Amino acid sequence: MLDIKVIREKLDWAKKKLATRGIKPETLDELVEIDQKRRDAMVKSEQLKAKRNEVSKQIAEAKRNKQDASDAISAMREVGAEIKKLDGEIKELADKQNYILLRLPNFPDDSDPIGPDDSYNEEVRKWSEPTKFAFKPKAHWDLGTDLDILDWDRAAKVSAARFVYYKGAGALLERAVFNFFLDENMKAGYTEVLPPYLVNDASMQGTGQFPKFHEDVYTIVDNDDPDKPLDLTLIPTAEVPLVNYFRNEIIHGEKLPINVTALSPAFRSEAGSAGRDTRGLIRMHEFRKVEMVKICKEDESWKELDNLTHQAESLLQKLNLPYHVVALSTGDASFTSAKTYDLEVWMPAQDKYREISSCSNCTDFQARRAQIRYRDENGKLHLAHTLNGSGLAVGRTVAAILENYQNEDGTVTVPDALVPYMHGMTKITKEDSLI
RNA sequence: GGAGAGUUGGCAGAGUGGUAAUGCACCGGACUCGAAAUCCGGCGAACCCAGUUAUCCUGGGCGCGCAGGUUCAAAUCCUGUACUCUCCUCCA
Repeated sequence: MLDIKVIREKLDWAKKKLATRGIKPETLDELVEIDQKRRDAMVKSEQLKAKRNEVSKQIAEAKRNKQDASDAISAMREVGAEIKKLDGEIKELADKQNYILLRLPNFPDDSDPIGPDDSYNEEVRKWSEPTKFAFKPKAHWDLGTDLDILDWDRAAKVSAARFVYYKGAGALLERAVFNFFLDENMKAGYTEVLPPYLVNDASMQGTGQFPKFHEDVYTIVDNDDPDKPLDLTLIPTAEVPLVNYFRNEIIHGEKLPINVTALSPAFRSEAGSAGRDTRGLIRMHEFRKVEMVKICKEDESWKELDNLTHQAESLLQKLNLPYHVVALSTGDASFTSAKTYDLEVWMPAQDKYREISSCSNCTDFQARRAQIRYRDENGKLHLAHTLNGSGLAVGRTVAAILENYQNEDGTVTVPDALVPYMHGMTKITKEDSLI
């Protein structure tokens, strides 16, 4: 959530900033107008309340002295009614203000490329070169099916489209990848956490998924009354439970920065992406992801964004997967982010780079929604800054390994870094199906 | 699933309708060569608004898990709700 004071005091600047994210300037005009009305009403209400408090003291005094106070009481009855009316107006205005405020995205950083969509993203660096093959590389979904390590048909039967079974060496590979990621993140100073996978609405609002992105997630309903949603939603990312861990808390400044990492499934309805990436591991309703979250002081988040991005990059480097880093344009970056670097891994069969991690500095945007604060060495309170990044998306990593490490005979070489995690297996070959 | 108890500053803890005690902690001062102890004073519930203004200050409002209600007035009474603890029941 943005700071209404900033919008109020730097209205033209705010309009310009948010215009690059598709927000109409009139929306902000409406917002400050509501804010002005609300504050005007507050001044009136507070003056009356001051009067009421004063007279109430006199009434109490009179009662103690067993004197009659019926005149004062009846006068206050009117004041009370007026206060009630004003407070009703204030609440209405505050609700309106919040409705708008909760739907405004974070201010983009000055360094963000300006543009409405991903075609304005800018490559900031590239690591290694796209893998070359002397033969036509197979898509990972064909490799997976041919090796009998991925089963889409059974998953569609048992669940639905966009679900998958990993089997045998495939299941082992997935497990190797996330264990490798967790170990590497731990070595880099991140504390491992196993969070809950169902969270309440306040948490979803705290990290910015709600109210805007309701249709992208799966919410649990009461079985006895399916029209009634329970206050529980399947997490679309571990970012939600990791950041909300600190919701409504004041953190000791010495504890910052806090670095946490978690493996979790991520559940996404993928509403609106019908027809896109219908095959393969790229776009699933359920996938595993290792997430990294940082909570830091307000003047340290830009340095921490670099640390976070480099940690995610180091994972790809250790797996020897070619990738590049892209700075997202103002129109493509996520709702909560001031700046986002996407890591895109090379996918040979598609002949292009695909997102495998998204590292964002959310500045104080989530902290203001979730009221995450810290106390500095002088005892003063500040909103913390929050950052999140994938480290990394597990299914997409498996897809990238299958495609980049495939051999002409249809087998897949195991990346050196994963061999210990694969119990010494160096190559995935088709075997007689065990199930 | 059933019954009961609870939720008040950083911590402990009083307050059953008249506007949040007290203790510990913290800050300042005195005493002391210095420290501890002691004494004196202060701060502190979190934020919002106004005036003034970048951080200060002054005034006001709000504030006792959360949301409503009753009342001139609510930590206190009423309703709903979340969470914690105890017991019963069930269960991996």
